[in-house]
Amino acid sequence: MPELPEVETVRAGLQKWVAGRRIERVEVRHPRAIRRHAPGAEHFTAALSGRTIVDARRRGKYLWLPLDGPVEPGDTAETGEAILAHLGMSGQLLVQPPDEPDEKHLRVRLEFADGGTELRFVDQRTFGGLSLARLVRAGLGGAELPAEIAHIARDPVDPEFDDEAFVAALRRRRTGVKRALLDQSLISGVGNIYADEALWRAKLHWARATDTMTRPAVRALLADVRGVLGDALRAGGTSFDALYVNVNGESGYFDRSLDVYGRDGEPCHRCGTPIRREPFMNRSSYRCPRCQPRPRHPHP
DNA sequence: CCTTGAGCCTGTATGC
DNA sequence: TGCATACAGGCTCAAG
Repeated sequence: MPELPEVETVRAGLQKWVAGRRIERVEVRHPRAIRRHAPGAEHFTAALSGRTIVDARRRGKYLWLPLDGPVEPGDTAETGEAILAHLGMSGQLLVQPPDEPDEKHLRVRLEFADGGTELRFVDQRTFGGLSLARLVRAGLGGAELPAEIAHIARDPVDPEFDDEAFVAALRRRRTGVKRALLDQSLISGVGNIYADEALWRAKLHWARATDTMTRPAVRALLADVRGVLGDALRAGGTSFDALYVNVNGESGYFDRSLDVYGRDGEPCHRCGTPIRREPFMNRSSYRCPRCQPRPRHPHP
C-alpha cells in the first residue's frame, strides 16, 4: 500500500522520466479515476494537452506534477497549475513504452509529444485518482501546493516540519495515539503499516490516550516514525502483493523487514511473544501484547 | 469547534 | 463447483 516512502519512490521516478516532457494527448479510460476533477474528463483532457510537465513534487501521500504555460482565465494570485495524483490503495503510475499492452486496470494514459514512453495511471480499486489543480501559496512563507491539499500537514521528512508544534498539537488531542498518527492534518504520510511499525518501536499501544503522553514520549515516537520511514525510503518502498510497483514497474521490498504489520501469530522480534492482530477503525492493527500492553486508561 | 464511524471499490482468499 | 463472506485501507463526509 503506498504510504510516504512508496509515493516518494514514485515521485523520484516521475522526476526522472517525465519532467521536461510535453503532453500531446490524454485518454481517460475510467471516469472514476478523475472524479475529483469537477469539470469532467473532456475538460481534463483539453486542459492538459500541449502543456509541459516541469517537476514532480510530493507532500505526504499526495504527489503533483507542476505544468508550464497559462493558468485558467481569471486567475490572479495563483502561481500555476499541476496534475495532482493520489494513489489510494492500489494506484500505480507506470512509465511504459507505447507498444506495451494496456494493463487490465488502466484508467488514464498520457502520451508525450516526443513519441517516447507514456505515463499510465493504473488502479484496480480506484480509490486513487488524478485531477488538475491550482497551485497556491499556503500562508505567509508557506509552501506552494495544490489548493485541494492545503489543509494537509507537512510530513516528517519535510525539512520544515515543526517538531515542537507537532508535540504540542498531539498532546492537545483527545484521542488514541494511532488515530492521531493517521490524521493527515496533524502529520502526513503515515498510514496503517508505518503507524503500527512506529508504535512497536516506541512500545506504545494504539489506544494510548494522546493527552496522557509526556513531551519526551511524543518526541521519541516522532523519532521512531522517522526511523521507520527512513528505513523504508532507503529500501525503496514496501510491497505486499503485486499491486504496488514503482514508476518503472519494479516491486518494493521493505516488507521483508517489517516487525509487526501482517505478522499475526509470528514471534515478536524483541521478546518472542506472538504478534496479535486486532480490529481497529474497521481495519486491523498489529502489536506485541507484551511490548505494547493495553494502557491503564486507554482512549475509548 | 472536535471526534467518530460508515462507506467507497474490486480482487483474492477462505469457509460451507 | 458455486456461492457468500471477510479483508485489504486512505479519504470524505455526515452525525454526534
